[in-house]
Amino acid sequence: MGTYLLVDGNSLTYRAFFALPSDMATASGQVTNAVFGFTSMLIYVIREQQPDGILVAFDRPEPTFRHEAAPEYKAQREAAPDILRQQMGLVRQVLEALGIQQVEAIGWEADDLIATAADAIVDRGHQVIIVTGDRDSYQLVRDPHVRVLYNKRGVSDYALYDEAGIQEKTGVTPALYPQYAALRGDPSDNLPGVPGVGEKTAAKLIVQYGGLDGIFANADGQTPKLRDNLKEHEERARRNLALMQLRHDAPIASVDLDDLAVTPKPAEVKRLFEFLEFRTLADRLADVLGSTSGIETSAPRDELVAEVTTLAAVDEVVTAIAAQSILDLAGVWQGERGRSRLAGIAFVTDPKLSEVAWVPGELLDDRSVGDSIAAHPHVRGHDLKDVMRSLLAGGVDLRGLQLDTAIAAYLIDPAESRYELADLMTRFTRFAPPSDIVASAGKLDLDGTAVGDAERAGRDALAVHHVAEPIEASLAAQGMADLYHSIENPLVRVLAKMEHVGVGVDTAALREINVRLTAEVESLAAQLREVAGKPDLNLNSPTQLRALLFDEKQLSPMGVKKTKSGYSTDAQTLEKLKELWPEFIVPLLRHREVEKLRGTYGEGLLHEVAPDGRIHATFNQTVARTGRLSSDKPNLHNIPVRSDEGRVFRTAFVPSPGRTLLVADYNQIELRCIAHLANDPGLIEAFTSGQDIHNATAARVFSVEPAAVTLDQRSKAKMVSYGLAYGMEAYGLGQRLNIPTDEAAKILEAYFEAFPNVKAYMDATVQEARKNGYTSTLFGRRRPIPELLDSNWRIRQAGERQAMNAGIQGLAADIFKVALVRIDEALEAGAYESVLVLQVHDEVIVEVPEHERDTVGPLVVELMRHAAELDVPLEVNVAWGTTWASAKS
DNA sequence: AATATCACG
DNA sequence: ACGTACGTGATATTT
Repeated sequence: MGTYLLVDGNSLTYRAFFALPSDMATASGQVTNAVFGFTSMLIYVIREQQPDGILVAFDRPEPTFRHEAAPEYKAQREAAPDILRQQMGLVRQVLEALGIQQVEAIGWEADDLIATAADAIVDRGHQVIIVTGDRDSYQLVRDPHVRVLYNKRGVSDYALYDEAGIQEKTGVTPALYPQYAALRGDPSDNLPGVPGVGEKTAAKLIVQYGGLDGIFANADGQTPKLRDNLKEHEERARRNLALMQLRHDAPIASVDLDDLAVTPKPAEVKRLFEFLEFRTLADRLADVLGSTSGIETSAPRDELVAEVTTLAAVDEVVTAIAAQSILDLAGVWQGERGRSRLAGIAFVTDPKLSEVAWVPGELLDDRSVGDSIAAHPHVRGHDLKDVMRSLLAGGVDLRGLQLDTAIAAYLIDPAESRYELADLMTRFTRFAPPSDIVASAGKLDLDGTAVGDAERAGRDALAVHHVAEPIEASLAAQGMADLYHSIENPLVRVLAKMEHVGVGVDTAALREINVRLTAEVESLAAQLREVAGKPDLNLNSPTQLRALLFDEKQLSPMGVKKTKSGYSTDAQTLEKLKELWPEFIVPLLRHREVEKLRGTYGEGLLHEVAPDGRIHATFNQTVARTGRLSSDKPNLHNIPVRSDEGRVFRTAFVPSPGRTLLVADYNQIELRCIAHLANDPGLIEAFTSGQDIHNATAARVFSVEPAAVTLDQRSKAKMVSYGLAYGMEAYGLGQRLNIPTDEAAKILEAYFEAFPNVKAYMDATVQEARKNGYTSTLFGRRRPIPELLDSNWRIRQAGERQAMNAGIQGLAADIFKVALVRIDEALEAGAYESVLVLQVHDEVIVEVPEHERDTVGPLVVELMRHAAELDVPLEVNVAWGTTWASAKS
């Protein structure tokens, strides 16, 4: 007796798709989660069941006309997203390559084909195992020949049911299952049953009366509620039964069992699995099918070992660098990455032989060595901004960057949390990631063996060499080559220079602010402990504050929002509670504010001032998922400005002697991006005519003359405009405007009526993201949004807001990056002494010597205004000052 | 390591 | 009936 697997191809592919993240993709951007999951399931069941043959059945719906409404039944599956449907074809290709039979018939579902095939196989005395994630097949179970291997969840969680198993699971025998399901309905199939009848009641009734006929004949004997429900929904239940009952007469050719044997085509498998980048699956498959199958195990990954030649003389280095048409290089640091001296660099001299040259740090100080690095026109590396910055400290300006593999990897998927060279090796090459997991401070393996700087740098340089081409191909395949080469790549050096130059800090002023704030914090703290009667109260502890306010003082928590651990004590909440205990809460709010300023900015900034009296923050190019930059150590993107109190910190940011700070920022760039992207005539007109945008918006939203707009209306319109880019809803708007939700809803409605294209754009953006699995900016920057397909409604909603925001924030970021690159380029081309020192998302700060004021000011403004040509003008505000705070136009 | 809070665009 | 605005980073506290 043989064992044959009958597989429901649609059901398993569907399960696989939702079990795995949809940002799983090949280098060229093809999403593979469903086909990966399906293949993985297939291999798993082959290994577990060792079948003599397999048949995979697929649904093939009757072609329908577009205007015909899709039937309610299985409506969810009809709405399968594009990125799932795309993969159906790949699933078929996998089966084809594996030599596994497929079957389908127009107008028939996989279930019916399976039912029919199962009969044929059992007739010949063999046993059948049906593999599916659909419960419909339960009815086919028949001891001892037919069982169901039911996919419970994920790709490897199954239950094998025989008759007893079905009985135990559902409470009814397989033969009665369709009647049971008809009564109860099937939520996963969108099939409503009889209201009030769940699993328990359905099973009880079926067992008691033997089927629907018996049940409806005896409906009068039930409790009144149940009786009414049964009578009212009898027709529905009977209709359900017709849908549930599988047909055993599907038009499939007589099954030849020999044809069901798995006969893989090794060359096809190899090609397809390589295309899909199924490396581990290939190995598992070879394992399961055995060596006779001819499936190649993926070759073991090679260890990348560098053959290092240490260059000890200046001449050698210069000659060797000049000899490379492409300089693939990597550096190692003496201490903290990017913030210390380079211990040395390695570059590839012969990739075929894994030969590299090692240049010890001392030689990097040599003028001619520096010059030869600086002059090389074609440099590739990983995360080279750090190397550039380190070289700049020695007066070496590396200008020839052509590829930074970390940034390329970021463009390919900006949602990753890390972009390590080792990960890229696994993904893009046949080489193994380094086996040594190096402790961050020391340079030791896990087993304590030392890894030499030269070997490590050499191996990294080789890795760069091997990763470079495939990663460039991947960029090109996803249409991001241009974005990379014209924006991100030149930006690396611009940022390296900004970090190197840093920003001047008046430490004396900073200390003075700090002293003042410290005094106030201490006095407030003493006062608060006194009022609370608690000498040990820690005012920074939300736990202690919560206990004090809500437990001890019993302040009414009505309308107070909650965090995971209880009532919130944030400023918004305290504001609401203020009246209940003003003598404590008012100074507490003040304490919060001052403590934040002192701790984060007073203390924090002083801590980051380098020996040269300047702050050299890091500008990260591979962190923000929207394409923005981020800043850390310290974060210079959140220096206070909104309150007068906080703004004083900006007085401590100063230019070098004899220079002035030029501060230029885009005016409402995100709103302008929305106007352009949505192509909304009203919004475009408002911007083009140069009116006060919030005033113009308010006039349209509230249907009044621009001159008649009240301040209140203007501020409401402003809030809507800002919220827009984030996908804000009525509730959120109401909260922020402190008005009822329905009133906020009216305002939103009026907004979308006044600017209809904006609404259309938002909807279209979400739809496109759902279809593609990612959003794209005008410049081609992608952002995958797997949340859009999450089973959790809340997460899907969040995904929609992210999708709406990504195109807007992303476009603004793209434009700003172009501006940065062009400003730097122009300052260099004009041999100006002016230098970029800071950027804050839509604002640049340039140190300008007095004699360049009149040229550099207009230059920067012009470059920013024309960084992109949108359907609305880009406006730039300019200000000058001897401190960041005093820069006012 | 996770949570709560708050600074910025 | 849900839960409710996107994107960051620093700090202190708590687990």
